[in-house]
Amino acid sequence: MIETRLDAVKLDGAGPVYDQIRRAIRDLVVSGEWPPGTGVPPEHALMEQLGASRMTVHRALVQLAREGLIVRRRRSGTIVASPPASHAMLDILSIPEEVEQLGQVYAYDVLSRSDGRPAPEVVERFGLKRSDKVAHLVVLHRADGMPHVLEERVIHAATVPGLAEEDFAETPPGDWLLKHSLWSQAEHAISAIGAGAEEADLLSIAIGEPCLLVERRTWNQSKPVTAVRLLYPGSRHRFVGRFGPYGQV
Amino acid sequence: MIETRLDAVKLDGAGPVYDQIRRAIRDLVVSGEWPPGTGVPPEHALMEQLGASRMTVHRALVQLAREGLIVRRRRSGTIVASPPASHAMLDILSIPEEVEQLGQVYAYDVLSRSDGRPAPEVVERFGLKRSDKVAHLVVLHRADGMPHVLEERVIHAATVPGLAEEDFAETPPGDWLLKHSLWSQAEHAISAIGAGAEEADLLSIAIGEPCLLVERRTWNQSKPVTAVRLLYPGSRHRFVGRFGPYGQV
DNA sequence: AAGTGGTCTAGACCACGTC
DNA sequence: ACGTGGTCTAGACCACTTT
Repeated sequence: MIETRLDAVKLDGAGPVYDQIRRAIRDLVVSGEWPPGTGVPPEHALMEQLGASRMTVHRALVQLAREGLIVRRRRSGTIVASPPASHAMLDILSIPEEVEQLGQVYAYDVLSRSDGRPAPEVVERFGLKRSDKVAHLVVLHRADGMPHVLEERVIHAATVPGLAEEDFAETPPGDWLLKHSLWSQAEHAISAIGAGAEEADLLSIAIGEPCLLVERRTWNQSKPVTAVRLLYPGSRHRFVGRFGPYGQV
Repeated sequence: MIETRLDAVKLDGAGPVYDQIRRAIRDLVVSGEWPPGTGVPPEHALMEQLGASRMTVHRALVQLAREGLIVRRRRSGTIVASPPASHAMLDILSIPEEVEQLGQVYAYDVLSRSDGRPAPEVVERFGLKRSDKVAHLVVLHRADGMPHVLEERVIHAATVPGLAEEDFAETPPGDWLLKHSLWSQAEHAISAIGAGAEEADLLSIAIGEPCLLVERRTWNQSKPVTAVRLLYPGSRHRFVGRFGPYGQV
């Protein structure tokens, strides 16, 4: 267990005390100052440090646990949670896991990679600036040897340290990024398009066959991290979600 | 304000008291026994009725408010909330509202309707039982006169009272259902398919053109309410969502 | 002015899991 | 056995809104 730094929790005097405590700890977590696994001080320690009652401290911690930022267990205490691997229907999900959950064997090939200033059509397709320095990758993911999804991705070198040294031989870029970068915001779009000639060839489908296109862009503190286009052959994929009128079921 | 029925709140002795209170009131709301606008008894009344402390009652009510089932205001008290009209990315949404939010003029045509035992291909397409009695509808929604989305829907007569008397001349079936039925669970699926001959004709697109297919089924207390297939021409539609690592932004 | 919810305290006992 | 979180109480004061 990573050691705790009790004095890092500082209140700002704005609003209810329980919310000050919640925001103080939340900020330590999302800023990365308390990485996953860090021990959050026990309630009695926070009580004394902050001069609040245990119920008030407890209320803040319960809310953080409900939000998924911390994990609480009796006796062993409270630690900072690992970021959730999945999120509702359209997620920052791991394609290897997605394939393995289908009971199929996962494999992938990095079809191309180029680093530096992106080509004009890449700039347009991902909404980049011409001056952005990125790695541009095309990756084909396979399930039981069959093409599963075609991934085209740019990764911003300025926000992802270690990018130049990584060759993605062991881990596909999406999964590598989960471990080597932080993100604070993401945007998804989903649409239907027909496969182009090159895409159809790589996916072993007919030109013009309907595909689901999932586009995802992520940022960390408003700095772009990565943008990806995932092309799923439509005949073989559905995204399913279940919920009730007041939230996810 | 609809009168309150304090004695309707009954605890079951299972689990924490605050959760018993929460579930008791939740059940009164989702069952329709306390319809939207009903006054929830004030905390002090629930305290006395249930023999719990105010903090415990408060905790239950705060959680219900956070879940959106009730609305609390000082002085004027707590009332049962109206069900949320929209839900996250893939919603029980109103197509008229969707079109009007795009700044376009909405119109629709009921292209066909048939009531009673559904045809075999309808049974299969919607996963019905052969004995289900349903209304089967095909509706074309237009934006600024242009085909916007093609809707094919079945509505279960057994769970939707008043269905036979409604001709959907004033309100499209999706919006009518929002006011005339309850639902407790829904399932969405999204996929890409090519337009068939008939669909292409109705949507004024080419046969085989990629479309987003949104399929939605809803139930109320495990009884089916409706199932719908919405076919959006892919070139003109994207579904977009934004969120952060710990939830919706 | 009065009724409602919002917050907070200082304690208590219990449940659970690790030591 | 012990340390942690989970629950609960009986009270207090405050903030807001309607009357």
